[in-house]
Order: sequence, then C-alpha cells, then structure tokens
Amino acid sequence: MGLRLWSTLSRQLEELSPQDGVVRMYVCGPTVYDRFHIGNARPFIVFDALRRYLEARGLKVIYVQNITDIEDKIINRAQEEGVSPQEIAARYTEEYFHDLQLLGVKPPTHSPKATQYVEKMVEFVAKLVEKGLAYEAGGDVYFSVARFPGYGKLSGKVLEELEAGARIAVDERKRDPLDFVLWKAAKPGEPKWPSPWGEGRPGWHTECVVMSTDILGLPLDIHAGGSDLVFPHHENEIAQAESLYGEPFSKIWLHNGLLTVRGERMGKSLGNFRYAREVVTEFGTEPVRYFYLSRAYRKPLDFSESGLEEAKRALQGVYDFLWEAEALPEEGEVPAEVADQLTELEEKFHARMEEDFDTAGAIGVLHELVSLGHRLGQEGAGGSPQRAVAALVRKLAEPLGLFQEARPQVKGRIEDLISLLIELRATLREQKNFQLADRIRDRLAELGVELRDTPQGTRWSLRADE
RNA sequence: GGCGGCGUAGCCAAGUGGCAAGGCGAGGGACUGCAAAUCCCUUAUUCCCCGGUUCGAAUCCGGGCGCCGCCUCCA
Repeated sequence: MGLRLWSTLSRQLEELSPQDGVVRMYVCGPTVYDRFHIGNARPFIVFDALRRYLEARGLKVIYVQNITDIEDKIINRAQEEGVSPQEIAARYTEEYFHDLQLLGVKPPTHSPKATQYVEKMVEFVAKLVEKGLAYEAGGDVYFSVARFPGYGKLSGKVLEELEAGARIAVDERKRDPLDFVLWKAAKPGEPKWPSPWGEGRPGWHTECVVMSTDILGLPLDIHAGGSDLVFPHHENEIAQAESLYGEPFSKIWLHNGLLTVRGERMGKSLGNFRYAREVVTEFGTEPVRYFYLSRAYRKPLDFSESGLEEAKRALQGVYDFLWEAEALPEEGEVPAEVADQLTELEEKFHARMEEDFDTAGAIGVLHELVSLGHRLGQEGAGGSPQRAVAALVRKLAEPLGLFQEARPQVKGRIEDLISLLIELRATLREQKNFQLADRIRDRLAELGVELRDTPQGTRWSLRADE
C-alpha cells in the first residue's frame, strides 16, 4: 500500500515507508493533572484511527503514547487539594484510560510514564552536557539552542526573529533567551530525583525523546500531536534528539488541527471547554468519532452541539440500512455487476484513506455504499446483495471505530409483546380502524419502537437510547 | 511584526490541473389508509475578490480582502 501523509517537517506528502512492515508511531499523551477535554480527545481519536487503519492494511504498529505524570500543573493541583502529586497523577492516569475507552480508542501498545524514565532522562541530559550541547546553571540544565543549526526547521521559525520577538522575561541563568530547560532544580516540597546537578526533576521536552527512542529506536516513522505542539515542544524535541544522535528523529511529523468553539480555540485556560467524558456520555462514542473523522484531521474543527446532533443523525441513517439489511435472509446471488461496484467503491475508500488519511472523503464513500444498498433493496435484489453491501460497510469502517454497533435487542418476551401489538394493529387496519392503529404506532414510537409498513408486512426497529 | 494554515450550496464538508463526493436541512414526485423509511428529481453553470499561466484552474502563479492558530504551559 502507498499511504502518503502530510509531514509538517517537509511540508509535503511523504510516503509512509516502514521497515519490515512495522510502523513505529509516537503520539504525545496527556499531562495527568485533570481529566482531558473534548479538544484533547481529537488526536487520541484521529491517530487511533490511523493506527487501526494501518493495522487493517496488514502492518504491525507499535503505538506509544506517553503519560506525563510529573509537571508543574500536577504539583499545583496537589498543593491546592493538599494531597501528594503522586496521588493526583495516579487518579488522573486512571481517568485517562477510562475516558480513552469511552472514546473507543484502542489502548496504546506502550504507555510509558515520565516518572519511570527519570534515570534514563538524567543519562540523556548528561550526554548532552558532555557533548557541550547543554549547560548547567544554578542546578538547572539548559539546552543551548545555538548549538543546533537546524533549530526552527519544523516550525519554520528563524532564530533571529524569534529572539527579536521574545516575549518571555529573560531568565538570567540562560545564556540565550531561547534556551530551554532540560532539568529543573527542586524547590522545597517538590518531588525530586538525584542527578549530577543536584536534586531536581526533568524538564518538559525531554521525556518524549527519551521514551520514544528507548521503546521505538531511531528514527520513528511517525511522531504526532496537536498543532499547538509544533513550537516549541516538537521543535525542542528535534533539537535534543538530532543534535545528540546526529540522525533524523522522526521521518514524518503529523499535527492535528485544534478544536475551536465559535471560532476560538478550546482551552482549559479559556474556560470554553467541556470534558470529553461529559460529551461522550451525552452524545455517544460513535457520534463523537464521526464528528472528528468527517473532517480533515489537519483543519480546525468548530465544536458545537448541533454538529454532534448532525453526526448522530447521519450515523442513524447508516444503521437504518445496516440493521435492516442484516436482518434479511441470505437469498439470491450477488450479481457480478454488484460485486464490481463493491470492488470499485472499496478501492475508492482506500484511495481516499491513502491520500493524507482523508477520513472525511472515505466516510463519503461509505455513504455511497449505503445508497447503493438502498437502491438494491428498492430493486428487489434479494437479501444476499444487500447483506454483502452491509458487510463491506462494516469491514471498511472498523478501523475508524464507526458503524460497529449491533442492532439493539430486546428480550424474547418483549419481542413477543411487540409482535402481538403489530398483529393487533394489522387487524385494526384491515377493519379500517386507523385511529386506533395509528395510536399504537405513535405510542410505540414514543417508547422507542419504530414501525414501518412495507409491502412485505410491518417491520419494526428499536431506536438506540439517548 | 514573524511563521503556519484556512475561505467550496441554507449549514457541515471532500476534492489541489480535465464534466463540483458525501452528510444535515429544504422543495417536488413515486410508494402509503395516513405516516415513517426508501427511491427518483430539484436545491454551487461554479469554488472570497482581481489579474495571469494553460486547449482546460476550485485546483498552478501574482496581488488583494477576511478568518484562525503558533510565536508563553497547552492536544
């Protein structure tokens, strides 16, 4: 397969070329100081879908997503609540896995924690110091940006202009305002680890480099995250990794667009966020996934309830076909002409997916398949062709985590009761007692049981609960 | 100010050189006792504007206008 992805680094489509069929993929994970919000969920869902698509195409994917369990925000939160940072981190790590599951995300192959890697980070920083790429100052260690000629290549920034525009209050311990911290000296009461520069803790940009290379080796095939991480986070990762190892850190850099609310970026600090858990609970797993995957992953996406509602309706339309088709008996052959159409649409689906992971275009193809299925039903093609269409939709959508739900079932006795009401209604209709017949239909609809009168008799289906 | 990106129907949205996917919604028709669902038709002669290149441009180039993100922790 030839999957091409837009790399932020090269600013062009890059062929994914894994060695031995193994894709080494790293996605920036959460800082566990709170539950993540629905905007944070975008990369989790999008890159989960990418990973699963690659797996569906026969590749092995080693998917690593870090957990930052030592960081300022965790310490602050711990102080606010009067508990230990470890307790905060443990709590929200658990919540993170819980919410990932709610989003229908397959657990990462590896979920390394920063605190498990402190020793290796110390070794890494020591090597940078040894090579003269970093320096110690007052118990802190800084990376010397001037020592890495490629600095700015990911974000397209130019060193001189960055310095000119530096808004940060210059820390006098830094030799250059752009230098960033690799190791922070411990303040009283903070978690700390021993190091050649005294007790302290690792700085923010180091963990991803150390953990990803430790687990995946160099270079990574894909390094991914939100577009807000391009600078400085990923730029700084490249600087550390490449200046030390002297080879490319990651072949492809992927960045998802941010979630906005009425055009403004969703952020914890802006207060315009909603927790992912809250949104999934309200709208459901698949509507949330559909909402994200029906938009190009690189573009900004505006969050709205109406957008989620629309996703829900679109999804229901597909299920109306799937559930109906799957209830049909296997009968008749799949005509060669239909088989050809299915092959053609399947190829179209993959063509969209392979061109920069165009899930939105690919979902459009799935809707085309559903239309084809309906048309076959209309033409009286018999059960088998429609079932074949439904099966293909299910298969193609599986890596997206869409259209996988089974028809809601009711227990045997309730099913018998519904059948009884339908029988009764049929009699009433024969007797032209439409008022009562309609009342049965309306009341059942209110209870979530929809009746449809077809030439083959009355069919019923259950609406999924809100 | 610098860097990155976006602007396609009423709304959401794919498409980056060869007749403008798809979803939601709206209107008309078929079907129905009436509905619902479904099917058929209609809803962008045109892709923010102005120039240019080309046999041909939403797609490439130049110039505007508007919006967003990053430049500070942030998915």
